[in-house]
Amino acid sequence: MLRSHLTRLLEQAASGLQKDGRWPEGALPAFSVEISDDPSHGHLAANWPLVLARTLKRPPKQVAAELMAAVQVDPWFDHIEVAGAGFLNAFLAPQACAAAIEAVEAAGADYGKETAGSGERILVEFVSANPTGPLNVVSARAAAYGDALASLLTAAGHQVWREFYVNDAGTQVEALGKTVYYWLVKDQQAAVPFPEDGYKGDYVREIAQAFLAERGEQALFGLDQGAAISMLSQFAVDLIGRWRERDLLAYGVRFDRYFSEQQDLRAAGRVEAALAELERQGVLYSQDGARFMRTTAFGDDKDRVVVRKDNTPTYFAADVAYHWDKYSRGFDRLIDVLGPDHHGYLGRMRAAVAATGKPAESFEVVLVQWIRLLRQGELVAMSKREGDFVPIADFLKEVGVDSARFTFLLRSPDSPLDFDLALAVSESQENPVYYVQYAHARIASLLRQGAAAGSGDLLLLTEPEELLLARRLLSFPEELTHAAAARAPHHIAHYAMTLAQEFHAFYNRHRVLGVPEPLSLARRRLARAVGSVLKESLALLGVSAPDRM
RNA sequence: GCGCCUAUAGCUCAGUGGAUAGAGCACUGGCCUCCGGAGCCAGGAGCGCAGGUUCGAGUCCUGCUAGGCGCGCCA
Repeated sequence: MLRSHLTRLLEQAASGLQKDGRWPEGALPAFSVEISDDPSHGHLAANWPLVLARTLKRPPKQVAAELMAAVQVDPWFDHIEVAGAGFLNAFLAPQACAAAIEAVEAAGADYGKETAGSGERILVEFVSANPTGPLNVVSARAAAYGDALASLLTAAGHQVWREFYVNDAGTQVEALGKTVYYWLVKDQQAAVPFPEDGYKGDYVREIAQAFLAERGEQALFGLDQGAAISMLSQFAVDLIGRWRERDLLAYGVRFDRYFSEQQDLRAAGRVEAALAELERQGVLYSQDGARFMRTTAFGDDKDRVVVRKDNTPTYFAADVAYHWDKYSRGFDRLIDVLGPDHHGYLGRMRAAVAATGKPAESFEVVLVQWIRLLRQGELVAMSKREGDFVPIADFLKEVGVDSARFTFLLRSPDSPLDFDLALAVSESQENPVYYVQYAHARIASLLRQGAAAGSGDLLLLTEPEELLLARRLLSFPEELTHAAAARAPHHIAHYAMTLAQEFHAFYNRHRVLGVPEPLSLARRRLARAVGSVLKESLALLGVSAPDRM
């Protein structure tokens, strides 16, 4: 909205020069408009003369002068000057401030958003941790990221579906069932040794106790060990699923669907169907008694087993079926948010997508790096199997939802993150999220005082700090679009920090109340607009914007 | 050995090929008889190493070093 405004203005000038025959016809190279960080460089800086110099075979400064001579007067800009090696620095006028406030007032909480339905149908799969224990704090980062990404994509006009894939089939779940069985029969004649691949966390005993409470000991009567374990596995998975849903809701994450590998894929015959389709395509072959998919034909670095020697389908086979199922539900684009341990898995998944004939770009994977959890500088082990991990519920109790989400979303998903629990708790009052929330609360407090009568005169907003706020507000729509396209919610977190900072600076230097009414009203409208965009930004991140703190 | 991610201030991290590289925390010094001091202003200190592309490189390319993760008929 803001940068494109300047882009258009300059392009019109260039097009005029081309029409007059002073510049050659044809497409001109693209250029960038940036928000200046040095006030002496204006509010915006364009580098077109630098880029054009080569095309036009003239020095950048001369190109700039020619361009400037042709540029039309625009109410948003006080003036535009040539600076440095050939930058164009644009300085905003009060008109722009008025335009910013009116734009935010007109759109409200939808400011900068695309209208729903104009984009793609996108399925975002995230968290999707094995259902063998309570959600680990490690999942908290992925949950915050996936949820915020989904919100961002919605704001960018896409139809977004949040999905959690429950891997409730396979050996890990069986190992969990065995462990529950161990606890149930521990003190009986039928006692078995602790399973070799068993889960050591205390929560497994809780599951055993819950089973006794809900089903009673008699539920196991007459079952052989295998059947009992199978029943216990199912019980455990269901219970853990309920724990997780509860924890995620407390964290502000609501999935549109928990997709069960066992029920929605295997029992529904989707895995066999997918395998049959692969057979039909002739991409399977037998070797060493197993059935392989020729994923190397689609760029993978080796072929992958889809049906084991014992005739059971692999996790990969189920995942092929799962992704095909997603496409069959009409989604244009699939985004998988995975942990970094899955990157070795990408090649075969891309192959699976290629086998559907879907365009390769329609399947995206975001690898969210681990957080390394420390406690007073000591690394906290994170093994679910060893039972040594921090459940998300405990973590949130210590750190708080807003603080946790904001901390995670301030970082790029690519960046490994060290998170010191002791530090996080002791400094929770110093968390950057409070800086942003404080700005919002401050604005709310301002607006509670002194009822506004009339609309004031927005053109009275001429102070440097007011123009900086106008610039920031006007750049929000582009910020949002960019963050969505880059799959980068952390840009929004940084934007909110910057907007809050610029508001605090304004507030400290200028009075909103107690100045002549037309100016006071105008400043209140500016403050309200800032508060509105702060709240919208925080909402995209799943963070609250309190009126009082 | 191969692949992916990472390396920026004392710490945790931003930085769509642009000008003098930023923020929070920590540290130092200032700032409301008045709208919320959870704030503002000022200060010190940094792009792992070596080449290359470019008018211009923290950003792109190559090599190296260090850390994380992966390379299973586990999921």
